[in-house]
Amino acid sequence: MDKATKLIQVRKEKIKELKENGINLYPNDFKPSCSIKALKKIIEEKPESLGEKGDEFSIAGRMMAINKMGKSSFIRFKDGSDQVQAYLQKNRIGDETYSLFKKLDIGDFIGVKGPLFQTRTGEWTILAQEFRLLSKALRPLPEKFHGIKDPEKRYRQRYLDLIMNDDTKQIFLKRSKTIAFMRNFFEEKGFMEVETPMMQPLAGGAEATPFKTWHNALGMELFLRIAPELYLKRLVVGGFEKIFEINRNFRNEGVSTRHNPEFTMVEFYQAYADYEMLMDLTQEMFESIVKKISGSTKIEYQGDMIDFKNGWQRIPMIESLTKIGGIDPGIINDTKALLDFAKEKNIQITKKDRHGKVLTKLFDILVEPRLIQPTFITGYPVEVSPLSRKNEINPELTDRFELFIAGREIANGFSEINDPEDQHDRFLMQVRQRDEGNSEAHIMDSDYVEALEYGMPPTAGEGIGIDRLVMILTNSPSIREVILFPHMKKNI
RNA sequence: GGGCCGUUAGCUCAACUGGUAGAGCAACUGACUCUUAAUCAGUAGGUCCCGGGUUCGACUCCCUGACGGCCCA
Repeated sequence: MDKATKLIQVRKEKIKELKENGINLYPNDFKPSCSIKALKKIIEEKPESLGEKGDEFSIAGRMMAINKMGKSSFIRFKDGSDQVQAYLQKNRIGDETYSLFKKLDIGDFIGVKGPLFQTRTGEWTILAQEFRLLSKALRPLPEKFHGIKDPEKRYRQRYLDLIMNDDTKQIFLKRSKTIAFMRNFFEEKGFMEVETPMMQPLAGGAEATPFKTWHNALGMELFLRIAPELYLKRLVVGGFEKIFEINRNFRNEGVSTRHNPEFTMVEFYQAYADYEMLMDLTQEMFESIVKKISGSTKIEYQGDMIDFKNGWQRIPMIESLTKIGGIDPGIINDTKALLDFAKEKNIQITKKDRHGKVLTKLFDILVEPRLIQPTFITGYPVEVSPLSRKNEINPELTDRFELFIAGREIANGFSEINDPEDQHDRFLMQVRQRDEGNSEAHIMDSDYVEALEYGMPPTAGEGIGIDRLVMILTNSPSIREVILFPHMKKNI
């Protein structure tokens, strides 16, 4: 089971020896005077205060490299902010401390105290007057130059990936910042953050298979949510007019470079708004986030230069099918002709799919991958939009949009149905689809319809996939690169 | 679910057509008070992913399985 036993055994023996010499391997009384990043800032801004007789600093971190040269040594170590070098001299830190140091390993946490000096090559280095062991590592770190590459190991033991690969660390820093900026944006626009159930008696609000679980005390089956939508709109009924929730959704489906069974979305709702206002809001938000993350409105993603500058294209879905998808405008309303067209193009569509579903499937294959620059597609068919308000002029379509970037769906928003009868009928349409074999079709949620019967203001709402957004912001080809612990099969 | 690829020392990777499994880093011993992937001398380290088969002989060929990656549905 433990493959590293021999190397670990050697370290255990060293540990025993250190303990016998009365060394505390895990003390907690060393307090750094500042982070390495802060130290670097001082080096940059006030080098005149430094030097062998200048200010002293207490710095802590994990040893990443050791160069022993007999009676003196250089060590490179890092904390959560940056890395720095220290110089240890036997006659400066004392014989006892120096021989303690010689027993230590790469990976151990240490603390040094002393002034700074410049080496021959000009590198500012801590001249250790004091040296402490702060925490002993039992296992060896991966190799210093190549680090850790095996994706399986990187995902399963993400801590090693984070120690060894700075790129990985940067991705998760950007992810954290993206979410912070987003939260900030909503707060500034007067939205309130809420939390709604992750465990639901009915999993609604999206077309997906849920995970099931069981509540012992209540003796009931519960589902992990596939979307927070129906609860958030209950809150709009309750009078919270601008709300958002950033949280996980769970969908019981396969994993791929774009799918993880649990993923993070922000959903937000605004009373007295319509879907067009949300498109404006989305552009504004994305542009400001991208500027803060990358310093410009442009970001390179997998070879494409994507520009988030305001003024994104808004294309009705039908128009996108004829103009981008290459479908003859003459057959766009003819389901049978479309099915023939699909067959010709080797696109699999079930015969019993209704017209709207056929259009959507053609869109997914012919248009979606070609939408590289941020693009809103509007006017989705009623059949595939059971929670979206019907368009006033063409009731076959809904006041809905999806946002596509780099050939993938990033967001989905619409003016909400607030007519309880309409909503009831739409649920019935879904139930029929379920009976026809679509196991992912929505379920009738009478409790939600009842909420609408008390009256919901005209409202628009939207969901944005955070993982996919972060993929684009960090130029990550796989969703696993932006999720700290992506799901893996059990090993061993 | 299907196709292709991968799994060898702690890590990164070699090993030709089937003939005793190798390097660098890490580790260990020794030398060295300005190193920068430090250097020099030496030592040790393997369930070649698991299980079967073919063969005088398998890391290598064949089959089954596990895990992972990419692509497709």
